[in-house]
Amino acid sequence: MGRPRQYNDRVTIQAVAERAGVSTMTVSNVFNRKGKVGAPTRTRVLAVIEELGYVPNLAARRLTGSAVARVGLIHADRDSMFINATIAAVSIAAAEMGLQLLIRASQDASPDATKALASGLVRSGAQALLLIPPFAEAMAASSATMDLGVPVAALSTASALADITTIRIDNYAAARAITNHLVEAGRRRIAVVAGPATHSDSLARLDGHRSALRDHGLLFEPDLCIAGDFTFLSGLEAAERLLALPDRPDAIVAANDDMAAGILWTAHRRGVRVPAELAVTGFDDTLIATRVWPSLTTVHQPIREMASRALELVVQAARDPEDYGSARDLVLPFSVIERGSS
Amino acid sequence: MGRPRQYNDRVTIQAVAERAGVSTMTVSNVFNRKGKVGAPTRTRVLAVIEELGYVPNLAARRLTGSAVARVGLIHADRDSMFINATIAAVSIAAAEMGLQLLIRASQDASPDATKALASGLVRSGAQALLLIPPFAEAMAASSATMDLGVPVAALSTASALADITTIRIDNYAAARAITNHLVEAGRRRIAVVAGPATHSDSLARLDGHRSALRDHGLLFEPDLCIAGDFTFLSGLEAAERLLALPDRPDAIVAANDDMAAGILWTAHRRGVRVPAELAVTGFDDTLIATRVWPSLTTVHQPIREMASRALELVVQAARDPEDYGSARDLVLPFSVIERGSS
DNA sequence: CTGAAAGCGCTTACAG
DNA sequence: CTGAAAGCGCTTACAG
Repeated sequence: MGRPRQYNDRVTIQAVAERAGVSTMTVSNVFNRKGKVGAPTRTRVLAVIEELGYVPNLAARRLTGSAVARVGLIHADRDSMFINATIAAVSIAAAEMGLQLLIRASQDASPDATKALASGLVRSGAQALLLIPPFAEAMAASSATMDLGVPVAALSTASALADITTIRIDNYAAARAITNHLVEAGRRRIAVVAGPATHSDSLARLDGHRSALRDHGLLFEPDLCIAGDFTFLSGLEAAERLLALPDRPDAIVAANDDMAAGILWTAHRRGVRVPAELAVTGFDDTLIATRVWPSLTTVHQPIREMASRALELVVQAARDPEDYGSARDLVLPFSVIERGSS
Repeated sequence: MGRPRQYNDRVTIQAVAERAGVSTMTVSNVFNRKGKVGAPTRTRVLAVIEELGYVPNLAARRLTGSAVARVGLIHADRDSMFINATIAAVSIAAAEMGLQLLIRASQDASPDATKALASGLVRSGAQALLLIPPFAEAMAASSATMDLGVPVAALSTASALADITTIRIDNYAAARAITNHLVEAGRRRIAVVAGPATHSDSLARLDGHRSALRDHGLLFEPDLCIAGDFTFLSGLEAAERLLALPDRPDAIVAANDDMAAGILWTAHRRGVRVPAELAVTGFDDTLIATRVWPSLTTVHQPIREMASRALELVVQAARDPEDYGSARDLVLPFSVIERGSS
């Protein structure tokens, strides 16, 4: 009675062993295909497993250390739609996989601080780590990934990193695509509000933008390039400067949705009609993209999929310690979502 | 060597017990707030837990049969900042607690459909259920909660419900407070954009608003009350009507942040200065509240805390089957956050 | 090829 | 108020 009823009904490895007339570890070996079991025994045990509907208890498996239970996540302690969306996606995926997530926020993305944070997470039992910019870059710079003793994966970086599995989109190509879209729609004076230089993804987007302009024979004018910090407010302010220019841009490409929302806001305030007089584009396709007016043309990042793929890869690597070094680089497809702002 | 190295460094209940000079079960009792531990011991153990960064191994807990593994969540299949924030908060809390979450979205909130959805979740192994409006109300109406055989909790309802543990703020009081704030700031023609009538929280907010007006001897004018549906667009449209009125309101109270954002947008478009000519308030304090301009005065709901408390309560109830019937009603404090829009 | 033993980290009765 | 003992279900060395 004290014990929840589902446990009473449960078929254990003991029950299988008794009925098959073998020991529990033989059942274990059969189940895990260790191949050290004789064919007749194997057949008999499999029959009993089938008969009894045996399903191994995951909690017991984890307790022996042969299944991964805990994953750590480090993210910037900043109010960003993208970070929020990523944390949510990772949490949902982790919850679905029954993984315990240890989440740490930090403002200090120096290599040393990042390494310390990661070690703490491992000490608290994290068997694998997930990072978001700028911590992925910092971890790679500290070149201490291997010392951690657990596999590390990073979401949304600009490129592959040493000893770290990366799951990302091609930021360069995405920025090119959205800039192309604007040029093809007839825009000629295209300004850009970039993200912070510490984020590799932010730099890749700027490069992609410049490359697209170049392809179309358009100049990249320094006056039309402002560095933001990924916040709504920085977008607001950048637009204030851009729209005060004597020769106003006819489009502004923002490096994320938060800043694009700020740009839209300034445009409204100054009576600049969007998209008639000014096109605005975002990046990430976060929730805010459909909560502004007009709704935002932006690059869709498959955040949910990136999160679950990252978790799968990192859990798989954790099960196979010999494999820590073989970092992978998974590049998922993005798409340009055209909405009212362009 | 066969065992992953991270296990060597791992902080276990043993390590905590040794360092604190107590037995492991005392640590266990402290951690689980059994209240059978003396204050000095308790303090000492807590300090060591903090110092070592101890996180209990969930697999071990589950193996003893004292931990719940699966919880189901039912929410409306609608794009809402509040729903998103709630799902994220529940997922994060679930992931931290190592709970496996089964999430179901539905458009049909009839009592029958809700009951069917809940049963399906239980059949899939959910040992407890979490609901959000309007499903909590629907479940209570079906009066089939007890048949489910698992404890049920609801977030953000207007009041307590039969057989369902509720975790909420006092929506009535919160709406009164924010309306009071506007009156005290000198506003006299206060309009309201309400939420859907199927949501009990929405109704409570409307009542609170009216009550505050009454207290101050202000009329509740039907012309100044528009029913929205909690979406950005409905806020946009409601404001269009309100601001076209010959005798324009000097404040608009919205029943959530999405609608308030829409109202701000319309005000901007029509050149109505906020807050000089028009004050606008939201409800929930979701991410959008700081991504509009001016930022939104709103009611802060402690969504993260509500989510983790709900999960704790429901998991606790699931551990104690005798206790299913004793639904609780947990009312957490809210706060009015004053920002630029009022 | 197969098994007896120990242990993973925690909690639950049960003693003192 | 605190602790010694047993056990949850499984796997991993280690023997035979």
